[in-house]
This record gives sequence, C-alpha cells and structure tokens, in this order.
Amino acid sequence: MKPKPKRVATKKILALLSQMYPDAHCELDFRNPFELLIATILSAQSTDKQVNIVTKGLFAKYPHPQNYIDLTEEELAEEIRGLGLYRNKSRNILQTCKILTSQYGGEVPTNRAALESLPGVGRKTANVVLSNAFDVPALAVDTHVLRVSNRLALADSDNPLEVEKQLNHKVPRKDWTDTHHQLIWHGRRICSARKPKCERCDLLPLCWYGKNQVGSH
DNA sequence: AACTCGGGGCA
DNA sequence: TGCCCAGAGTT
Repeated sequence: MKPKPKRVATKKILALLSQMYPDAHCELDFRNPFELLIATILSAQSTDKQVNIVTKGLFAKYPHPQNYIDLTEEELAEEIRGLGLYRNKSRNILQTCKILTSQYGGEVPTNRAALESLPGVGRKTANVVLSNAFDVPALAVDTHVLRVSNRLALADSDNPLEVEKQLNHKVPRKDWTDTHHQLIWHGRRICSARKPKCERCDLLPLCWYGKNQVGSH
C-alpha cells in the first residue's frame, strides 16, 4: 500500500460525507445529560439498539443518580444484563452515581476533567456527553472514527487522542459533532472493518485506502 | 503495548 | 459457529 499523501482533499471528503449522511446523529435514546452519560458508558462493546432496550427500563425505574447509590453491584448488573462487559459497567456506574450525588449535587459536570475523572468515563465518553448533551464542540474518536479517518487519510495514527487532534485541525469546529456522527455511520454502513463495501462508496475516488484496494488482489 | 471484561445479535 | 458491537482500566 502506498504511503499516505501529505495533503488530501479534505473539504471534498467532508462535503461528500455530509451529503451521504445528512441525518447522521447519536442513536442512543436519552432525555437529559445523565441518561446520555449512562447510556454512553453502557454502549462500550454493545449495540446502540441493545443499549436503548436496556436503558428504557433502567431509566424508568432509576431516573436519577441518587436512585442508584443504594443498589448493590449485583442488583445493577441484573438491570443491565444483555449488554457486554456488564460487571465492569455495573461497578463503574455505581461509583459514578455516588460521585455525582456526593460531589456534583446529582448533576453531570460540564467540564472535561470532571467527566473523565468519573469511573468508566474516558476521553471518548466525555466527548460524546460534551458534544451531544452540552453542545460543547468535541470530536469523539471511537473505533469507527479511528478506522475511517485513517482510511480516508484524514488522519495517520492508531492513537485515538492523536487522531482527534489531527481531525480538529482539519475539520471546522462547528462541524466536529456532525462529522463525528457521519464518520461513524459511514464506518457502520459501508466502511466496515473487515469487508468494506468500496464498490458502492461515493468516497472511493477520494479514498486512499479504497484506491489501494482496487486491483490489489 | 497487551490484556481483560462479555453477552447478545446476526450472517 | 464466528464475527462484531459508538471502550476503559490495569498490568
């Protein structure tokens, strides 16, 4: 495979992405920052569809962080059964709710440092909450964004934080959240990890990876 | 950098 | 059956 070009048609790629996925949005169901925070913690290695099913019952029963602090890990684990990594998530959410209750008056903090200090909340989850619940521009880099932006040569790194920085330089700040969603939708629908559907991808003429795949067998 | 957690959906 | 799912924490 050829080395990545130093400059790519970034504007064209971004324009095409927004044209391909004009309705790209967060597919998790949530009504407030707390629900988004919990749903996003739960979404790791789980489908958003399953998260929505589980959280519907969970939030009806336990709408506020205060409602969680007296549960045991086992009790909460039972509530979120059906999702992957559910023991870790149960422990983290319980701890997070205790911190939200004792230190933040039951509210979700709006700054990154406070968010990332919560158990189960890393860079990616913090960015999702900031951008989707608080309208703070932040480009969350998950596995889809990492893979797709590298294939398009919009980024050149396996480190999510590094990719986030590279994208921040190339994407207008006002578009960070939309671009984030578009890259994810593209990664799920066409630019999949194993067998990307390059033959029906409108980005193929502009794609470093796709052009290198054509005729490479 | 390499593990570990992990059940459920879907081809 | 194998592969994948909007990661984070620990070693």
